[in-house]
Amino acid sequence: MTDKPPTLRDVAAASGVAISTASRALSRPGRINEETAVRVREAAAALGYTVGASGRALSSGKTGTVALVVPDVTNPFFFGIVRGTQAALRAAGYAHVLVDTEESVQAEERALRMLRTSADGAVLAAPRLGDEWLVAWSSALPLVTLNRPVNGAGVVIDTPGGAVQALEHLASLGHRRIAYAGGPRTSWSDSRRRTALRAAARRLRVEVVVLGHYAPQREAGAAAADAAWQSDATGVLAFNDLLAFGMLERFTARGVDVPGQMSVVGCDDVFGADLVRPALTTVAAPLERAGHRAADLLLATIDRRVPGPAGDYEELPTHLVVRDSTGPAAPR
Amino acid sequence: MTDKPPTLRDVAAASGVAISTASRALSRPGRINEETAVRVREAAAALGYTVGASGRALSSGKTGTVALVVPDVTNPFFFGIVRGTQAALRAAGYAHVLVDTEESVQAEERALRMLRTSADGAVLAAPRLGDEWLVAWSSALPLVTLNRPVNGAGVVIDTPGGAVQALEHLASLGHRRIAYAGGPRTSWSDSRRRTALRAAARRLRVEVVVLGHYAPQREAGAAAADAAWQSDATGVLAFNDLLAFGMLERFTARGVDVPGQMSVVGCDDVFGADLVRPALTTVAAPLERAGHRAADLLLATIDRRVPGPAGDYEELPTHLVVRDSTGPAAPR
DNA sequence: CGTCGGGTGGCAATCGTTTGCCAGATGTTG
DNA sequence: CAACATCTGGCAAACGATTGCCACCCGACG
Repeated sequence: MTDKPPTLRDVAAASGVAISTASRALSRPGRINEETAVRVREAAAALGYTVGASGRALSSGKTGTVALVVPDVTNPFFFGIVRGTQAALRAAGYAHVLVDTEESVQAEERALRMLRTSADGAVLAAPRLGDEWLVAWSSALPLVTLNRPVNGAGVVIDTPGGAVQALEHLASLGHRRIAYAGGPRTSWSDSRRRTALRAAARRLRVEVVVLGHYAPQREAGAAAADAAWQSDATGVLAFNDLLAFGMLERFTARGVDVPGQMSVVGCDDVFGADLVRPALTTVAAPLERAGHRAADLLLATIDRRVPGPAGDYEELPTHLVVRDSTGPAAPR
Repeated sequence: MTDKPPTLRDVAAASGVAISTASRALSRPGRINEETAVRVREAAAALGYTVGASGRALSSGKTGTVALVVPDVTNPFFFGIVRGTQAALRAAGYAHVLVDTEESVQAEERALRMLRTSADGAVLAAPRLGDEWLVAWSSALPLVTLNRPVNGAGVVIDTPGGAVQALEHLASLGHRRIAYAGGPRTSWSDSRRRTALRAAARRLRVEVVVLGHYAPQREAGAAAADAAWQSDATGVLAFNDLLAFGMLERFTARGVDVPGQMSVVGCDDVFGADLVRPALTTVAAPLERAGHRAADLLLATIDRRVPGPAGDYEELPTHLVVRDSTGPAAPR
């Protein structure tokens, strides 16, 4: 075990066949006489042989590797995604490389460039690259985007639907003026939610005040909370659980009672949403499933060997998890 | 961009030199006339050339890839680790493959076997494999373990030290009988903490009751909390923040006031420790730094090209973060 | 003027695997 | 028995990059 890993040549020699035969015995069931195949497989097992990825990649073009590209590994939103892709890829026997672009467009492009030669495809979670680039890249490398359809393809989590559910929830609790603390300007999902909320507001005869663009982070919560309070709303939908966490902290610091004086709804149901006090009512997003589906979709297009940016569109439903941060509207 | 990625041959042809020259121009600075090198580099840039990982790996033996092997990606403990290794590897230009063994020894071994041919080394976070196997494997593949030294090498987080700090903290608050809700039997770190706590207890003239082996998960918290309450202790150290979260929930459910009737200290300071209410006093572990150091150590041994299981031992200090879950001892 | 030596750049082997093609063996059928 | 199909297994050519070795061109030095 100390020396070099055994190669196909070693296996072939040990079982008295040619390299080509050994190769086929291991990866082309039926092509070789079963008796011979067994001999080869036994030799391989005895030697502890594993097919070398680079050799295989070089000659077959398939690397057996898929990358997950995320803008920020520390964001708990991506934990679930990682787990999902991880599970799907492992089941399919693919290796999983993780790339953190740290929100940098350049890093994203650099990653794509190197993945082109070292991976069979990539799942792009919340890519920062422009649509045109994404389209262009997808003809060089099978790509599946998450939460940002490109060319009408990709996996999308229906947060707008969830946001509407949240709005209905608040409306039914008597809230008439509800704030939406929106996300980054670049977020496709955010703009979808805005339109969905506007429409739902009309239908529910409720007023929705849309508040500026906040970073989807805890630190941005203070500003968002202040703005929400200032807006005379009795309830607020946060773009994000992280943002909601920050808002909760701020409300506590300012002595605003949640849900007594202000109801707060988050989005995603990340780790921690039921830890915070009051436990956060939030739109639960099927993160793990999203990652899993994205990887499966990618694997399918890889197998299909389609050249273009084909792929499917898949929208995953969300649902509202009611906890303790929402309650009857307070008179203001 | 639609067609095959450009190869070194294309670059060489475009700049009118031989393949070997192109190769050297790109990766062997000084070996080639600067003028020629510039020409080659320009051609490479124009073509959007990136060196193919498989070709390089095959001929040079270096894959430019390092794996992080964790037993459970969803455990927030590993988020920080992932971030650390990710950062270190990216800085060094290495690709980062993530392997989740889901607590399975077989999966861990399978991973190692395939990594042997497809990675330059691996960081093993909390490996489940036995020491002998680890030693054996480390002669086949550069390995750095995290929180479990093998052959006296590895990166270790000084949680015993932190646990003692926590004990001192509680002692100074007047606690005289303190419980330790221990972790899995297989945890090396757990047994170290037990001895450290026993010694410190003598010194501090405090009684430590060690409670069974709990799974490091939230779900195990209820049992741990009940046992702690039953033990007549006024404060409890949890193996884990996750376990502490579960205990907090249980105490709340049973109407035990924290920290009024019971002080709780966690360990690791994972995401969420300051979210939970009361905010958790906990032993902060430098997770990200640990991951970073482990990766750096690994990279160093890879470069050193040492054959054996060499490597350094590095212990990272921890510190107690005092929040709201600890307070003066209650009379019982 | 002859020789040496440093600076450049090319040839070709090599890494491990896959796979198209072919040859021999064996079996089948008219 | 001939003609043919089917199985099996080997040969050798890729795949893309690196690198040891050699050849050539120069200027420099004795």
